[in-house]
Amino acid sequence: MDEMKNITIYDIAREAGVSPATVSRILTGSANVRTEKKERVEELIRKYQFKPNAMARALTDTRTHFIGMVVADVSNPYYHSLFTACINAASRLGYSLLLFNTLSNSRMEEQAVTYLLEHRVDAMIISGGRIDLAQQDPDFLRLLESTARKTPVVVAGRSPLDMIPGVAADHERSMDLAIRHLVRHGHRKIGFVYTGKQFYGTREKLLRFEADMAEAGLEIRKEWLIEVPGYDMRSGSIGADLMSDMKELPTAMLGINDLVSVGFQKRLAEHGIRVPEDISLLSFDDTYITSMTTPAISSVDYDYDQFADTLVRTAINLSEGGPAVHQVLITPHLNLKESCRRID
Amino acid sequence: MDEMKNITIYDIAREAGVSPATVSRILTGSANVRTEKKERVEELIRKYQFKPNAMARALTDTRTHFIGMVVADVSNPYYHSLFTACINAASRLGYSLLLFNTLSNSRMEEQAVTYLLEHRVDAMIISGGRIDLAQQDPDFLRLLESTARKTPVVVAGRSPLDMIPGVAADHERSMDLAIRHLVRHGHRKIGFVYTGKQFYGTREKLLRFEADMAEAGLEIRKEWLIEVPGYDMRSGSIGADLMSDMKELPTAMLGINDLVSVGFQKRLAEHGIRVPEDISLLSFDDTYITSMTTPAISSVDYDYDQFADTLVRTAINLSEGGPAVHQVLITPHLNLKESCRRID
DNA sequence: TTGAAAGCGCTAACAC
DNA sequence: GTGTTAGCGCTTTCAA
Repeated sequence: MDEMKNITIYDIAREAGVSPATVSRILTGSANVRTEKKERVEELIRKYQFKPNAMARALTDTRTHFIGMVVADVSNPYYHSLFTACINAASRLGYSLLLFNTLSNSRMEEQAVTYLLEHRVDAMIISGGRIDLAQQDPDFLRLLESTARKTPVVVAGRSPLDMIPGVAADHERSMDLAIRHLVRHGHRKIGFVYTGKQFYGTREKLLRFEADMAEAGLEIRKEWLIEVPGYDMRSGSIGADLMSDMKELPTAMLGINDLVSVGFQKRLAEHGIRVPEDISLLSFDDTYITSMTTPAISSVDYDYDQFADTLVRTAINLSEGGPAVHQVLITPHLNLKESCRRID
Repeated sequence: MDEMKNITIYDIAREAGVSPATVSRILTGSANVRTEKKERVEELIRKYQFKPNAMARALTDTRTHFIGMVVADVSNPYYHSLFTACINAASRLGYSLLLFNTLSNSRMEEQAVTYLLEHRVDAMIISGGRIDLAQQDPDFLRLLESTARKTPVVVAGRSPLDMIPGVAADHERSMDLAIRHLVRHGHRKIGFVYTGKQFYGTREKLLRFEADMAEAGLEIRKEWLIEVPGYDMRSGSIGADLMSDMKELPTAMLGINDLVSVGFQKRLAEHGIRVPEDISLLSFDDTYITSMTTPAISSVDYDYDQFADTLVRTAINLSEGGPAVHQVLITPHLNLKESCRRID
């Protein structure tokens, strides 16, 4: 398979009777070359299907056109939506993505960062994991800082450091949208199934939930504030089980993310509680899974293409020495489907 | 951010009072170095957080520890499950994955392959797109052949070329499992909503469907063989709309993949046709979305971790000059959930 | 055990 | 326009 040595610009140059530099010029288009020679060289490139060695190029260029992406859980629909959009955005801009899955494990986070540093990525994007902690981990902060000193880092979330830009979903406006919609549709008994109090996203949502409810003159019933163990479907089920014992149900529930909401709704049905007839459900993230259930789940959407585009452009700008924004917020909007109804 | 020049082994060597070669030896562990010097160097590496330039390394090593993966549609749950598992498998083996999304577009397939060739990946894995055509595209075949001559290629599917190993789901056994299960549970009226006749996976399933039905002594009703335009949810809906007009319904339907099945089931419900009470539904691929619906959809599963592991190991073996298997089949099994019932 | 030096494949500065 | 040459940052002989 590999028995024949890799062909180089020297081989091409020799056979074309020109210098390697000329071949290089043709390859990069960095200078004019006489048409006749150019054609001769291009002919040979085609003949041998010659592909210039990107590693050798990167060695002089100092730009690799790699963007590293460190993600907490690639199998989670939220991260999946985000990095899929990032791959596409990067590809449009001539970059490719090196994707790492840390499973929120600190060892793997460090390994990923080390790997990306060694590979001299032009920038890296970090999404999920310790970065999202409300109370920053000092070890992680050190890692982040020493990394950012060498390579531009962009956070998909809240930036924990002045030197690092963050591009984050606007959790407060998200909550505003959700509560406002429910209130407008007559809901006064609203609950929230949530998890991840240690993460700032949840914390912001919880605080804003309280504020929004107060502003609407609504009472928050402790019982309807359901904390579950994780961000997965199973946790949603657990939340639903808790609901089935209640004397009085809220008329609407918020779900911290789509997986939880899906699990919640599914189990609710098993308890004979119908969405939206008995209870309305509103979720956050609006990933593709919300349209798979019956009823389809209304959810607060972050335009993932725009989100990713901002992320990738910020990363590239920074790597080109561009100005550093500190924090960008992605404006959410409500994607209404079938899981909410009007209360009369 | 980048104002200070990247530190190299020369800097380390100078400051430690040793030669660059010695630093290299310590980095790679390729030869013994006196403990005292070793410690001095390691101290400096830590001090400067020195990370050796992987590009420079790759230039001599000839091994990059990159595996390229060319995927038809990263946002599709099937490919998503597969490449997620590949990322994990590769990472366990010390490799990282360069992921490309072609959207089944031939231009992008070529670009991806070119990119991976330029980056001297140790091997590449191709999944979906023209590779899956029943009637091979000669252009693509040429691309594949000239690629495989330079870099090991593994196909996640059926190998179209002797020199290329394929690791594929066993579609025939999958169909056997599905039909056998349904027949055992009393079904005699079985339909199939499918798409992608131009792909060998569908073709194999269709042929086997006929064979299995014949073997069970069952008649295939043309009306229940529903061809839809694509592999997405919308196509599933279209299939369901067709069902709603039928005088007689089958007692069980097969769905070509999970997205189609989910869309099919969802629209069926809207037509007042209940799964599994009115009709049983069995799908192929068993991705995570089958457990999100109510009822959860029974589906033929390919152990994605094993699938990916085989794929990645085959790729690595090949890149190390190991023996080339030609075609491996992944054994399916049936993951029963809630969408099938027994007919009495 | 260690250092000097060549080389990996390319680009870019400099001359012509 | 085009060739020569000197790197880019490592690894790996080859000597010592």
